[in-house]
Amino acid sequence: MSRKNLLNLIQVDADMPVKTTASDNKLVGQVASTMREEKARQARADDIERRLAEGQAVIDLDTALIEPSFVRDRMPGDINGLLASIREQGQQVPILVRPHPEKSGRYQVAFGHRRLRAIQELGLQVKAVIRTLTDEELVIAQGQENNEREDLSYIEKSRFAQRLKERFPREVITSAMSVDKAELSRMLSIIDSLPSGLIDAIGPASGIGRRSWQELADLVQKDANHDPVALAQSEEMQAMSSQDRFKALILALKPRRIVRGLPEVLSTSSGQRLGHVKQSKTKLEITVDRKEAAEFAAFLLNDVVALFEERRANNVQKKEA
DNA sequence: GCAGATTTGGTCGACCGATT
DNA sequence: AATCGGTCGACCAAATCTGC
Repeated sequence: MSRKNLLNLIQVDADMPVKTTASDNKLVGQVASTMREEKARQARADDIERRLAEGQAVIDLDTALIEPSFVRDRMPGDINGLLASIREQGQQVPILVRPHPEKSGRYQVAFGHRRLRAIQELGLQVKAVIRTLTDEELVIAQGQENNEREDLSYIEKSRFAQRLKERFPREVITSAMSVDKAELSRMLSIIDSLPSGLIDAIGPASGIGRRSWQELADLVQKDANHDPVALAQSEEMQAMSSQDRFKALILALKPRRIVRGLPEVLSTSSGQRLGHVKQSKTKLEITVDRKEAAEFAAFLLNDVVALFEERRANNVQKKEA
């Protein structure tokens, strides 16, 4: 985009004679107001051009002029921390934008989407660096920022890779994301084998890596008895953190198997973890996690003897009958 | 059939939380 | 503090796929 086209200005001759009816007065007022606005915009545009020419990298931009990157990377998340930080200390790090390739006078974010969102909410002007970038350079900048921050979860990175795949060859994606071709292949395969709605329902699941997502993908493909999307969307699971929801889902989909001597996770049908069961030839050990099920632990402790006696009494009655 | 691209299976060291 | 087990990302190599 030519910076000459930064703003499309309406040329109005201020000396043009005008009639002075009431409605026309209103119109004149509107035109004058528009002219003032346009002059102000022209002044801002000139200022931007001047500062760019002077090599001043960081400028203040109206957030309304900025659009997100054409490739989304992050799932919607909490920006309260960022909001508080910007409110207290101002915007410390500028965002990177490029002139919008199709819309004159507008910009597109290469990185800094969360900062932009926070600043929009605060109603402030955003500090930005403007660079002319090709599509490839934009996604590489976006990918490099994500890697530096290291706070995109595995599944967010995988989805970012999948979105890049729609437009770019693999070498661009591996370069943008700093992953090797094997890793990229696995990321794409995992995204392809999981229903999109399931990933949305689980959320970013930070701390959950490739092996765990691969395990989930395998379970989802093998399991015809459960609806994993409905499970993940259940009220009980939605009350959990994204990471816990992921773990609960794995537990719910895993086939139950009682193997002697090996601990078995004790969980509810929806996947809530209660504790462990351990069996051997001579004994059965049930461990209840008090953090997860304090009331159930207290119930067991109080009533297990009564349960045993009740059971024994029932068996005696059956034998006598 | 061949070469290059992609997928898959496996290993490695680093890291983290739980346990001793 | 030391140890252990589980999980992570990164990497390598072999198998498989794809286009010519």
